Amino acid sequence: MATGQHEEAKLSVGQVAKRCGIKVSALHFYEEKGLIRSWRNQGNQRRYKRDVLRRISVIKAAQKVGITLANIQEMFNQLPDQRTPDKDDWARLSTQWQQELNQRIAYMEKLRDSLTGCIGCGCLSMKNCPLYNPDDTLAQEGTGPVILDRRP
Amino acid sequence: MATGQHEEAKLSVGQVAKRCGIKVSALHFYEEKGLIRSWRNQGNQRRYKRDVLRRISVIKAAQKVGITLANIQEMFNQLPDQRTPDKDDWARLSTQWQQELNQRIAYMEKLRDSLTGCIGCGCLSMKNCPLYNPDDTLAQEGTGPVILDRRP
DNA sequence: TTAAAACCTCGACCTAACTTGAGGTAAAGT
DNA sequence: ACTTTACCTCAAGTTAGGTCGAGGTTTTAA
Repeated sequence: MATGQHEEAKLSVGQVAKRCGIKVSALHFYEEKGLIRSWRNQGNQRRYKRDVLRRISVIKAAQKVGITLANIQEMFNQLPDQRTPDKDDWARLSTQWQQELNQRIAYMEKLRDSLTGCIGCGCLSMKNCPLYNPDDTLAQEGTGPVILDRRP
Repeated sequence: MATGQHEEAKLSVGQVAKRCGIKVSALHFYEEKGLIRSWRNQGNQRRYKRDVLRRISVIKAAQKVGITLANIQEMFNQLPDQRTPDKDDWARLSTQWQQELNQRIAYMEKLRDSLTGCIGCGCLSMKNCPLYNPDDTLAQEGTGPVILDRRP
């Protein structure tokens, strides 16, 4: 809820909501959570810069693969707060997401393959079953910093 | 909550919970939701067959990639109710999951690649941006029956 | 210039997926 | 035999991720 005139902030809540296929209330909610930012016009109505569209796209895509808003926020925190993120900002972010996504992709491939490969174990040899893995192996697998999914 | 003596049902809630790394309350909850099944001993305590371990492994793995319990249940509904699932039952289930997982993997790869590839669009050409895709493209993509993720 | 549509805030409500706690029973160890 | 640990049911509480509605203001379109 920053005040002051930002020339680039021209999109209304309704416009953004419609273009992104979400409800206005979700925009309020994301703002409250610090995931997006808005400026106000003379009449106290929210106005967004275009980069909000990308942020929301990322939020939606990430949620679809089970990444929480808290994790998304952590990632977004690496974007500049005072200016609109540029090419390089998104590029840096992208690098980190790629690692996380690669891990998740690997996990899903394991799940997929395990469902087939595991057949025949009859749940009798749980030690050998790649699916039966009580603790999150992803946490141990990565060598680089794991940023997302830090749930206890 | 079936009654009667099933020779194979030998695991207690505590044992299952410990082996799976979840709480007893979660087992109660899954049972209530119809995701797992138990038998009772003389003293009304739950006893599980070993296949519950596989079910829980699948539940946990699926949840980790953002699949809801309702969806998992739909999938499990295709397993036999009256007998312990065998090789072929799990194989059939596996085939369906593979399609779903392949789609989700494809989606995540798209997200990953888009984060990089999209850089430079500056959120100005949203029509061309593969990330900016308000409606679930997965729904349209698949030719076969899509079972999971039927959220409106 | 006025009526409708869009926006504002704020508090209550909603679903999913569980957890916690109270009050009581069963099983296991010593 | 007894005491601790595990288990039972059922109701209520919790967190995430929003939605809904009331009561009031601003923008837009006729």
